Amino acid sequence: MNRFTLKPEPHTHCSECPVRRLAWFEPGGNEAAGRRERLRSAQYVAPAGQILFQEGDVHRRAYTLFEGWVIRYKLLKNGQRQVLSVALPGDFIGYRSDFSAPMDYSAVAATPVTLCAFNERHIEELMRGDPDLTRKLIQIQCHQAQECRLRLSYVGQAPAIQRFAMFLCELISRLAQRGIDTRQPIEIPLNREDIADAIGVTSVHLSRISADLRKRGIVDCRYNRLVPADLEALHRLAYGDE
Amino acid sequence: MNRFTLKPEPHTHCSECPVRRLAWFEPGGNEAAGRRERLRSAQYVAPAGQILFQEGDVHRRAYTLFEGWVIRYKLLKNGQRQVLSVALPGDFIGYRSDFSAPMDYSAVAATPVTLCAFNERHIEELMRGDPDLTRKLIQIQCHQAQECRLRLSYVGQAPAIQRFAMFLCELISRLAQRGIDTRQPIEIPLNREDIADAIGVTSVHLSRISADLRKRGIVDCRYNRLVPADLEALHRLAYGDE
DNA sequence: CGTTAAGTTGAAGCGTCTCAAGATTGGTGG
DNA sequence: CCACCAATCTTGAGACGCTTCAACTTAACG
Repeated sequence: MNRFTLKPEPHTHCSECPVRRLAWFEPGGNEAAGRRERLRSAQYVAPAGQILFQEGDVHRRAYTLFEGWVIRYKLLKNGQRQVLSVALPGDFIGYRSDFSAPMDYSAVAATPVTLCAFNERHIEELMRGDPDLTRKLIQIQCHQAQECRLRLSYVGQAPAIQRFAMFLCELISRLAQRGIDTRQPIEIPLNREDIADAIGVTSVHLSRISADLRKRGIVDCRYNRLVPADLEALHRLAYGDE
Repeated sequence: MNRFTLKPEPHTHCSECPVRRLAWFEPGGNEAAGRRERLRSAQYVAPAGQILFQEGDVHRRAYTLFEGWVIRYKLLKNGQRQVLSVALPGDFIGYRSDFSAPMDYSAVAATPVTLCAFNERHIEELMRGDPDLTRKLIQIQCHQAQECRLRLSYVGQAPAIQRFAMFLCELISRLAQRGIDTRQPIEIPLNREDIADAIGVTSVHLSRISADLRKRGIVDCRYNRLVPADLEALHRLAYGDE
């Protein structure tokens, strides 16, 4: 049963959207956003664990994640999962230049989520009349590609502990962008396996690494909670040239 | 000394370009290409080994690779290199939505190369007047992002031998697109270390894997030459669900 | 044909995985 | 409010894949 359903009224308004500054509709002011809202196809809600779309689907919509966390991933033939990225509010998910082609990855809600949907036709119409939106879309795509290159480089080349540190640094900086105080403990709706699949290790090994970081007084990341102790040390571990 | 120099006359014409069907200028016919050529900033040539741009550079140009092979890579602080992709003729390199931001990766010529350059201003002008080019650029970016996701997934999750098989399959299919007979031996201007850095293993270990594939009668990839023996078996090893 | 760079092979060590047992957490009902 | 349960996480021990270092081989080139 699909519990990925239309959001009950009232829908939120783009002109008052708290994450718009991070999202596709960022260009222009509240007035432009209000005008564009007409071409936002619908808002959807889904519970935690709901698969939003799957690799291989022909899924003719893209989404701005309005609220909650979404995991984007690929499954290999051997059953292994690579988490490609963790999407946070404001992120644009599922866009492709050719919506008649199947999705090349899957997405699952890590928390209950609210999504603003844009279907193929509406995206075309939005871009046709609005060079700012076209430019912003290209910018979003470039940024996502850059993040993917960064992840590829550390998953390919760094030892597991450094990968974990890089993963956490990236997450922390993206949470900070969204106004969260990253010096305080933070609820993280990702389990060991989610993070392990993102950095390309087993959850068992991640446990050991995590214990190591905790004993070194850097971060305590356990049971869906991230307690930062020494963010400078974490950053040094991730990007440092020692 | 920088030996990355303007190509001596005569320049090639976009209207007669053999790789245009794979490139940014694909949309429209020869006539459109001829018109657009005015905004191709210049053609450049560089010898094998020449660095085209480096991570951190503010490099206000993008290139269509006209001839030769280019390696795109990132260096980690610890000195390790992740090869992000191998660019072949027709591929678009170095584009960013914001040319005032530094490059997030580097590029080096693997062979002598010829590049068609587009500077920031010309790209803007090309896109302003030409929705087809804008659409094609988005398509290229989406495709590159998709390839990056695929690589991330196999570098993160597959054992070394499968990664190597996937790398070879991808390369072979892209060469086939360019009209090369991939049932015959092929010259590959990549050394052990280039391939090893692409799939995230050491060149020593890649040697062992490569020897294994050779002994199993699948491919013989040594000394810059790829001799395919059983492409079906290679494909099964890469993507098979056994 | 000799020189040099690149690739191959062997042996030993380390990092990560696997399997399995035990601990911690959050949720549920008594 | 506490006891219990299931899911998740942690920890230990042994195995395996990959790395490192070093010696040897092959290919490319003058």
